[in-house]
Formats: sequence, structure tokens, C-alpha cells
Amino acid sequence: MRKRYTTIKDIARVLGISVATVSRALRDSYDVRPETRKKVLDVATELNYKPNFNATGLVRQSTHNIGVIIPTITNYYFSTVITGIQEVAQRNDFNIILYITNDSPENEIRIVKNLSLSSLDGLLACVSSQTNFYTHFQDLIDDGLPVVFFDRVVPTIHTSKVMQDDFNGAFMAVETLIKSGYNKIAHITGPKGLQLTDNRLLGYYAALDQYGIASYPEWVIHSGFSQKDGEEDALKLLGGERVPDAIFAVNDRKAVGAILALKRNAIKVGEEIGVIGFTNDPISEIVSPTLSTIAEPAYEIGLKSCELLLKHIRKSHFEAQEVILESRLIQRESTIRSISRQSS
Amino acid sequence: MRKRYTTIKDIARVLGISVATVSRALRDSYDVRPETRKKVLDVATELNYKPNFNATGLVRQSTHNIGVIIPTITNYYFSTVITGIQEVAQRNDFNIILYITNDSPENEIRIVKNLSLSSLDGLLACVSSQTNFYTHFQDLIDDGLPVVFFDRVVPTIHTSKVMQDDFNGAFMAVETLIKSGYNKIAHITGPKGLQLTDNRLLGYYAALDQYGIASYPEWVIHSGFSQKDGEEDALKLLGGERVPDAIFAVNDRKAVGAILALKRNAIKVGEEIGVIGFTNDPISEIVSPTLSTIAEPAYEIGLKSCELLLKHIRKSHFEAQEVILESRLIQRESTIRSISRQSS
DNA sequence: GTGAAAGCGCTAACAC
DNA sequence: GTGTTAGCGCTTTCAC
Repeated sequence: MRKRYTTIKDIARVLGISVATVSRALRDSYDVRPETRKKVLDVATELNYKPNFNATGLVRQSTHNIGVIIPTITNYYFSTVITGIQEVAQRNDFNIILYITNDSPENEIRIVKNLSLSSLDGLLACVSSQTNFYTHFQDLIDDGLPVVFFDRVVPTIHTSKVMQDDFNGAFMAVETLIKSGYNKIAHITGPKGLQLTDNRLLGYYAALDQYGIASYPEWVIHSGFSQKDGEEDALKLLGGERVPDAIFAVNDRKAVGAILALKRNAIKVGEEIGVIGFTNDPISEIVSPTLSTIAEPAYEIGLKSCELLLKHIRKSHFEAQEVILESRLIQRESTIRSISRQSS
Repeated sequence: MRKRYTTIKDIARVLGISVATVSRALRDSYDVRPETRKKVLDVATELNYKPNFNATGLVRQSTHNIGVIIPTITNYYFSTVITGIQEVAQRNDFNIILYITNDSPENEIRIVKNLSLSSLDGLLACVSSQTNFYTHFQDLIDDGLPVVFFDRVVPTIHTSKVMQDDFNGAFMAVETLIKSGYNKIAHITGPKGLQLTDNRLLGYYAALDQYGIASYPEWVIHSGFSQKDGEEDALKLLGGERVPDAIFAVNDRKAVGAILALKRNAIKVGEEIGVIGFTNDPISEIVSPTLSTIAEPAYEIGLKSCELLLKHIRKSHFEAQEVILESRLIQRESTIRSISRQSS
């Protein structure tokens, strides 16, 4: 049987004072006598008092919950972002309520429409890759709910956003390939229309442009974000008329998929075909050859998103901010031509 | 500015009926006229009514929140468990509130002690690996909060628990090594005192016993659960007087660490030293040679834990249950001796 | 079948 | 500095 928890009434009764005083003492209001406060605090600890968030939430019109909508958490990037979010939330006594969309727009819409707004102080969201309509998010914002987007942001909605530097990251990736001696560079990426993939694609084109290197439409392949997509894209590239000598993958999982597919086709990764990814997933150090990549500040993205959201929650007129965090190059074996690679 | 959301009062006013009726209509009580209900439902959708969980929670003494306490989420196993939990929770209209301990007992204790019990209907917990005192959990249970442990369970606390079959999984792992021709088998495992590691250790000994194979104390190394721990343990094994010809690692990350360390020492994994892990983390297919392992039903553990917890929440006298889910062998390259392995 | 009213635990005027 | 009281949105007796 569930126990009744201690309430401020209990404390008031024990001390023979009113609940108002107890409430004030508990919340460090200044208009309460120090000794009274001490007594209240003592009894509170003794009785193991814990505030009832439903009650405070009801009267204050605020809960200490923030929702997090995310496509999946079973990968390095997203789970690390969540860890960052959680860190800030915990430090500020906010709970995070997790909603996983499985990267399905239907799930996303269902979840957002069913959100009990009155039990949420704010929302952190990363949209699913196939989402086209964003009215469900716009509705929330119109209702006054603070929303901060991260990673996969919605360009058309005016609110705070936190991203890594996709354009420059991609530029660096392609530049690295070029400087390592590759000049037939393909790009395997995610679905069209996502700002993140668009920016990386733009970075890819910009680098090629700057170095006067040709690109062909069949060298840019749009598909999903998974390892399997990476394998399939690589195979497609191998089977084409013009076979590239390097692949820039939109993320590490696709890069790993590509590496695995290339190896299966007896192609020496690095030597014959260079591969570079994006993320700095721990697998990039495990795969052989190890994967060069653009490191994303996943944890910091989590921190920053949550901090921004808290600001929106606290100041009702905090102006929307777009934060772009730097990504950085990590060179490993998969983009090295000359060296004879260690076996296995 | 945050909007005021539609309440049952608004609906009542529009329809000129009482809030009581609205409340009843909304919850499918039978004692309300069908046409009244229809009108209420219509207005509710029109006004985009969403119940205020703080209010229902207050009066029903129940929120629809369940807490999840977990050491970390940035690995395959835990993030998959969470995904399973989330699946069941979402289907049953429960929110999950995530607490990450970073595998630190201090964090765990702080989090548990600060839990606002009145805003939680139940708790799912996986203890951190160094936790010795469990009174903070026992207190919750004594207070009547339904708690279900998963994976790393607390042996001394009477409540429902969900685990994989650690003993038989370990037995299978070691048996596989033996049958593949290895007979100097080491075990690198996690901290002492955790039921999970104890059971795997027991399975290790049982298999050795059954096949009449010797073990030496220096072949059983207790350390942490990380890849780095795996590397260090492997190095220690290589530097010892008796060098084993096979390593059974408590999880895949440690196994991968061991493989990397062995490769760095020019040891042919599989051929010279066999390695088997536990989990079936996707990295086990990426590392080269690919890693044999015991697959854990992570997703199912999440599902089952959450289902059990919901039963406890719904029936106040649901008896505690211990569920052990099967693990299964997946053989890959790291335990194959004869075959000449593909390079890189 | 429906309404009036009390109350869940807490905060915030408003008194004194 | 402290008490009284109304009320947050909802459910639930108890009348009628």
C-alpha cells in the first residue's frame, strides 16, 4: 500500500503554526523568523518531507519538467546529447521527460499532439528526418510553450536552435580528403530537406569549388542515416560508371557501413578509396582502418540546448538565439594513402 | 507569454453544464447521457482540451510518471533498455523521467534521496556498479513506492527484478571457447559484489569445472566495465607468468578493448588468443576480427521491466517476480582458430 | 443523469 | 512575522 507522504499540514500541526508559515519557511522567504524557520526545517527533515510537485505545479502553473523529443537514443550522438541535457536539468532541479519518435513523423506528430502542455515547462526537440510539416511544433510555440530545437532544427520556425557547424565541418572533411590526394570525391548523405544535411552538402560543394574539383550528380547519394544505408550507398558508388576515390559520409555510422562494404569488395580503404565521417562516434576508433571524422560537440549541444531552454522558461521574453558550436577534424587511418596499413 | 489552457470549467461554461458532468463524460463513466458526452467530447476537441496532469495527479494521488535510474545511457545496452521501457510507457500513457547516475554511488544516493515520491508512480532502477549500501532503495520500497530492478539488481531487496541469464550465458561463452580448442581461459570482469558479475563468474567456473579445465586466480581480473578497462586487463594478462589462450570478457566493450590491445601487441586474435564478449553490441560486428558474443535481450529487458512495474502500480498487491530472460550465443571470428582470417 | 461542494497539497493575497 | 483564506484543475461523494 502506498504511504501518505508528509505534507506541510503535518509540519504545521506538529509545530502548532499555520501552513502558510511552513510554506514560507521552506521556501526561504525573508519574512519568517529565523528560529521558526529552523524549527520548520528540522521537523521537515525529521518527517522526511518532500514537496508535492503536483500541488506546486498546479498553483504555480509550472512543473519542473522539460520534455525531450528525439528520434532515437541508441546511438552515440543522441545518447550523448541527452546526457548533456540531463546534466543541466539535474543541476537545476528539472526533470526530463523522454519521448522517442523512432524517427517516424507519424510518431512525432502523435507525441506532440498528445503532449500535456500543462505538465511541461518547456520542450527540447530534434525532428525526425522525414518530417515535412511542422505545424504541430508551431502550435506549441503559439501556445506559448518554450521550445528549443537541436541538431535537426526546423528552419521555418522562429525559436532558439542549437547546432554544430555543419557547413564548415563538411568543408573541412572534404578539404582533408583533397589534401590527402583524393580528387574524385563522393558524398553519401541523409534525406533531402533537412537543414543539417543541406548544410553539409553545401560545405561539400564549397570545398570542391574552392579546389576546382569536379563533382557529379551520381556521386551525391541521399538515403537514410544508418550503417546499412552506408553499405548500400557505397555499393551503388562502386557499381556506377565513374567510381570515386573517396567518400565523405554524413555521419560515422554510414562511413562505417561504407568501409565494411568496401572491405568486403577487397578494396583497400584509405589506399584505394578514402573515407571520412562526421560525429566522432567511438566506433570510428574501433573499425579497421580507423575512421577519420569531424567531431561533433554532442555533449555541449545537450548542455547548451538545455541552458537556453531554461532561460526561455525563466524570462518570458528571452529572445530566440541560434547557437552554432564548432566541429573539429580528427584524422585517422581511413584518409591516409601512402602508409601501408597494419593488417586486420 | 504562456497561454492559459482549456480546462473542464471552460467546457462546462460553453455547454452550460457542471464541471462534474464534464469530468465524467471525459472519462467514459457510464452514468452520463450519450448525447451529453458527445457534446462534451466535441467541445473538448474544438477547444483543444488537454487534461492537467498536476490536477489529476493531486486528486488521484498518482501521476503518470515513472522514474528510471540508470548508470549511463551512452552505450548500446542501456540505451536499448531505455528504448524498450519507453515503448511500454508510451503505449500506456506513462511518462518516463530519466535520472542518470554516471555510475557513481554518490550521485545515485543523492538522486534517490531527492526523488519527489509524490510525483512518481513507480521506479525502474539499475544500480551503479560501486554501490554498497542499498538503504536508499529500501526506504523507497518501505514507503510503498513500486520499484523494479533490472540488469544490476540488488540481491537483498525483495521486489521484482529483471535480468538476462548471466550464469548460462557465461557458461555458453566459456563452453564455446573450450569447444573451439582453447583451454587456458581467462575472465576479465566488472567490480566484485554485483550479482551480474558474480553470476557470470560462476558460469565461467562451472564450464571450466564441467570440462575439467584449470583456472588460476590471476586469470580472473576484476575492474570496470569500459573499453579502457578491457585494454588494461588484457595487457595485465599478457604480462603475467601464465599467458592464457582465450579471454572471456564480461561485456563487449571490454572484449573490444582486449582485442585492440592484443592487436597492438601483434597477437592474432582468434588464432593465438580467442576472445568472446557478452551483450551483442553492434560494435561486435564492426571490430576486426568480428567478436563472438552472448547476445543479451536488452530491448526485452526494458519491455518486461516496465510491464512488471505497471502491474505493481496497478495492483497494489502484485507479488514480486524475478524474470530471467535467455541470452544466446553468436559466433563470429574472434573465437575461430583454424581459419586464416581476412586481413584488416 | 446531473449538480453542488469538498478536498488533494500548495502558494499568495490580504489581514492583523 | 504570522494566520486566514481563496483558489490552481480535477475527482468524487452525496444530494436530488
